[in-house]
Amino acid sequence: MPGDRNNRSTTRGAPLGERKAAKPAGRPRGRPPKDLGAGDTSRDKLLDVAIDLFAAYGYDPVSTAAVADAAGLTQSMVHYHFGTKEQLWKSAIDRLMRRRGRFFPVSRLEFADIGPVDRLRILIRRLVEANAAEPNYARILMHEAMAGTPRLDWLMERFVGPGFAAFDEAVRDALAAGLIRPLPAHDITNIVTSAASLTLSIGAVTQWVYGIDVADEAHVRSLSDSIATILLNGLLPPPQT
Amino acid sequence: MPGDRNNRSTTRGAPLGERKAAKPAGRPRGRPPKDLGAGDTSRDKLLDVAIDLFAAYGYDPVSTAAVADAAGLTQSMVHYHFGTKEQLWKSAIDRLMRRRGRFFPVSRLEFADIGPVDRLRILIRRLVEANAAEPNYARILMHEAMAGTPRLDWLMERFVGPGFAAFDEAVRDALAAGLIRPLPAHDITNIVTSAASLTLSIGAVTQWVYGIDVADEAHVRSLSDSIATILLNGLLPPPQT
DNA sequence: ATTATCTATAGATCTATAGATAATGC
DNA sequence: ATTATCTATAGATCTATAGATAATGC
Repeated sequence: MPGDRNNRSTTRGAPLGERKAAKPAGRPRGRPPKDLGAGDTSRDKLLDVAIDLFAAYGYDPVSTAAVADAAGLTQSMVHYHFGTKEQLWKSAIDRLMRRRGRFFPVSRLEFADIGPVDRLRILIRRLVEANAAEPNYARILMHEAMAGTPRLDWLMERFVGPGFAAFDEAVRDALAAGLIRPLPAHDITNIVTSAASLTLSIGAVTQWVYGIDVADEAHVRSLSDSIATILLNGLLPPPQT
Repeated sequence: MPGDRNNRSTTRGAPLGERKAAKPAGRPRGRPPKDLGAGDTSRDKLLDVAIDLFAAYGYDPVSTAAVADAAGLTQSMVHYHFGTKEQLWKSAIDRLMRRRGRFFPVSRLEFADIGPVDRLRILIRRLVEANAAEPNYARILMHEAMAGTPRLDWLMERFVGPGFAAFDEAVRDALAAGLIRPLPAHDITNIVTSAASLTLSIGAVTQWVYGIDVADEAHVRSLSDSIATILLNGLLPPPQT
């Protein structure tokens, strides 16, 4: 989907146009016949395409017509199902985070037995994997954080705050036990999460520079290994070598 | 400026409205009297506000009226000076990069004498400082990369590609000399530049979580130190300690 | 005469709502 | 009767252009 934006060259730039195919899909007027084996409902379809579009472009430039179009429905269906565009966005995030929850469980119980450095190691691996499997979360956070929208607060309270807390706790425990270098905890958490997030969010750059698909499984493994190694042991080889 | 978007609650969401103050500034009709000691021309003023707005919101949701308004001019002045919105964007990036060039000179000559690890150390410091002084470059890159716009190519060719090349060269030299751990060069460059960029681009998150202003000079120094330490030496303390 | 500004407007969006319609479930 | 869809439309944007106007520079 990205990169198909400069049709209709003159008049209007057209932020995510309908690129209408003559008829908007031609679904008949009333309630559609029950399509057995259809799996996703129209509502879910709208949410799924909305997640991709909001992640790519942010909130404002994604029109409800573009979302409906991508889902094969008409624009008014967005308001039938969600009332407002704002509510569509929130519902899309909820769905995204439910999906992501499977990759990044923050349950503290399973960490009961292991030391803070191993906990940190596990958290780093998980964050890389979650960002690889579902890069849209970090993208949406970046959009809202850069624009400083009212939606950022909502995101921070529900999802981002608790995520940072999990890292911070492991970092502070490790610092208190003298197991890692005495640097400011917030710097450590920021550096760790940045290293594990940005590359996977802007894959187009890595594609351009190296011709590498960051979503490729082998690359994710390699990146995950490299991040864990560099953050914990550093680029420089051990002195005794 | 960020965060002032939910006025006019009902009708239209209003992506960056004019929030008109009754009269749009009331400048008289013809050519304005020469304001001696005015410093910036109207053209420069338009570019400066455009840089901030494009960095915060991306290309599409920034209207030419919002840019003109923030510069105290009328919407048509954008087209008088730049012809199209696309050209306004390109001119804004050119101005931004000229400004940033002062912080991140990529001249290879000054690197003639020093080894690849010290070169890498210097590049890391410079990138952190450049992103602190001028975070809008990374923000704009992130917007265009996430959306995969045709403008990304333009950015990559002129600015981002050469920037990566400077890091890659130092990394490859260090790898060839056996001075750093044998990890994939592209992973190293991606990790290093991510760690040095993301935190400074989404300061609103650090503000929310820690109450810290990332642009604060003391914090930039601390972050820069921490990044250099972690990336080169790792979080774990040296084994002999 | 040239330059930098404003006003006005065309044509294409954007969000949200009102109203019609056909399949479903009782 | 309820549900999920479509069509149509109001009112507010958006980009770009045409045309008026006043200060500047020759």
